[in-house]
Amino acid sequence: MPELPEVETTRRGIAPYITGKTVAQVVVRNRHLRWPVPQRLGSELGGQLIEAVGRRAKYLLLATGNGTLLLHLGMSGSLRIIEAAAPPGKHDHVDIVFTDGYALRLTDPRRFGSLHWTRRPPEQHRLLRDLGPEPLGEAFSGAYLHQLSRGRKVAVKPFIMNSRIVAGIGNIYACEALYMAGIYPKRAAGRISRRKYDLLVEVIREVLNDSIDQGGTTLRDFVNGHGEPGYFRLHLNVYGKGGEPCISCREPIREIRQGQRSTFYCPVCQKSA
DNA sequence: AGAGGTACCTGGCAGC
DNA sequence: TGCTGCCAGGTACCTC
Repeated sequence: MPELPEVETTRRGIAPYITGKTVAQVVVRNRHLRWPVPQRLGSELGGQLIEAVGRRAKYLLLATGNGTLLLHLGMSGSLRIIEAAAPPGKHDHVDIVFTDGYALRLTDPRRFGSLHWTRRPPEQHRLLRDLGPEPLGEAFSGAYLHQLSRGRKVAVKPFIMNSRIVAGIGNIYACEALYMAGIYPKRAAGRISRRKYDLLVEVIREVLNDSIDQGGTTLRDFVNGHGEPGYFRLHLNVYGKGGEPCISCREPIREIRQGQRSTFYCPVCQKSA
């Protein structure tokens, strides 16, 4: 479920409730997430004060004086602040319980999420080490994409979804950004102009920021809320709209497969290079 | 090196 | 109603 805006919304939602709090204990009900939850997590995190809640790509980083917890929500994960005594549901796999009686609860039906502990600077962790720049950061630009793509035959959509190129562009936002930039998703990354990459970077930032802004309206759902926290009705132009008329030209939106993922695009509006 | 496929897991839905 | 098959917003890791 979570793409980058949802992860950022989650970060903003939980940060005020856990920053400066002390961990009393870690309750692991199911260790079998994407990777086994480390055995030492409880002893490493217990007694520690949460100094900051950061984010790198779609990883949330809970920094303490002893080390950093890397937390990924996978496809179906969500976090919520609950009273520690609240009875757990079937997919509530981990609680980080604080001394104030509240807990950060990880719910993840598909268990593609993960928890890692590192004592070193988190950017040195093998999961973060080789990631490309943040899409909302200054290092990400049209010039950067243009330079990295020269000579590459891979289609532009999987290119911008490659986390070594740029971190955290998921399937929905890749489809939407390519539509907004008027780029055919199957065009070779190496055959797209500098001008088009400038535009693509601009619309990627726009669509991510709009989505994060909308997420802000649902932040209250992170505390003892009902339903899914922090997710929101994003205005989508093409994603999930196969067969529906393009809002610009009325041509039916097409759905194809690229690398086992659905791609939606308008065959009329997305032609340029 | 780059490109593409596979694996992890559950739930929801369409179709029969 | 119940079964089967397919799909899902991620991404590390494998092979070619």
